[in-house]
Amino acid sequence: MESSATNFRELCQQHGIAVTHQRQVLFEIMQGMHGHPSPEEVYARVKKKIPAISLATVYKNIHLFVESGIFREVSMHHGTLRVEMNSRPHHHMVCSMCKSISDIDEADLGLLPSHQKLPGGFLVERYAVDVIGICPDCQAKKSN
Amino acid sequence: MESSATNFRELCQQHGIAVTHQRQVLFEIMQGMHGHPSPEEVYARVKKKIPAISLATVYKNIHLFVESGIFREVSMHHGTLRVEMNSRPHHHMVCSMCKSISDIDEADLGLLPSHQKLPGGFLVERYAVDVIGICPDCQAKKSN
DNA sequence: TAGTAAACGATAATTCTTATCGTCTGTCAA
DNA sequence: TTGACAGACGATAAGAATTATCGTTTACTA
Ligand SMILES: [Mn+2]
Ligand SMILES: [Mn+2]
Ligand SMILES: [Zn+2]
Ligand SMILES: [Zn+2]
Repeated sequence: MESSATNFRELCQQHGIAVTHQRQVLFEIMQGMHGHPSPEEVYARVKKKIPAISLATVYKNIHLFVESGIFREVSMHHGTLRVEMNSRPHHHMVCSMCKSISDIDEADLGLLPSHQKLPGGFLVERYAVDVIGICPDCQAKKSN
Repeated sequence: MESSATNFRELCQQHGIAVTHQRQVLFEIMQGMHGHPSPEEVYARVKKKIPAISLATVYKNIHLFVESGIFREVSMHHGTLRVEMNSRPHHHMVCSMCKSISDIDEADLGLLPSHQKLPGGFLVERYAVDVIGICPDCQAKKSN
């Protein structure tokens, strides 16, 4: 099949990035993975195909793919430890541009059905909702 | 006022931890903070009261407070970068014991009202729901 | 008030991620 | 096709966040 190769080439053209061997192998291997792999896990797999590849290249390309919208990262806020100081039931609005996090009261969001058990047998304690979007500040900046 | 001091003493007794000066000042300062402070931000404030305090002590006590349920961390998965490999609309079940993350289809979760704009003017792009609870494996381990 | 477990401060170590830099390669126009 | 050049690569140093180590001090209990 060369359909995926052709697709990747087109994908790169759409996003204005060069089609390199490393980038293509990385993309194909990532497409074949499941779950929520870390850069190290991706690196381990790619090294089997390209033993000389650098971990830095893996990081750089994962970021590139995420910025291009080809892949998505699991959490918008995987950075540093943050402590929650709002003891009221609330959720979070996360700006996809500036990454700012602000609170929104549970009541202001139209509530979730609070199942006790989900399919699979997972026992629910609570819901934590990230509303991802554009904060007012970034909306203003964008419309310039 | 010594009411808060008394309360903190009781709180410590409930959780079986010693009442130290550092721990008490840390607690009181954290209670007075808003938003989602980082350990460094907490450290900066506590140092004004206890200049000799160590950053390690701040970290150790924040973790202690979180384990005891006195405070909560903003994100269950703030650790390392993870890439999402499931392109279907879905959310996540996060186990509060083993921290494992598994997917749950949007349809299997009773959907959210998809407002376009929230109070405050935040423009919604999508929702990311963490269902926090106990995974089947940990339920089995717990009931021993 | 003494004995002991826990907590503290200083700081080394670890982990994850990004920056730097010299070399190499893909793109594009001639 | 063939250069010129921007961009990508690999190696590795640097940086940021967090945790571990360890000798000293402190809080709890009897
Ligand atoms: Mn919050
Ligand atoms: Mn997922
Ligand atoms: Zn913003
Ligand atoms: Zn679990």
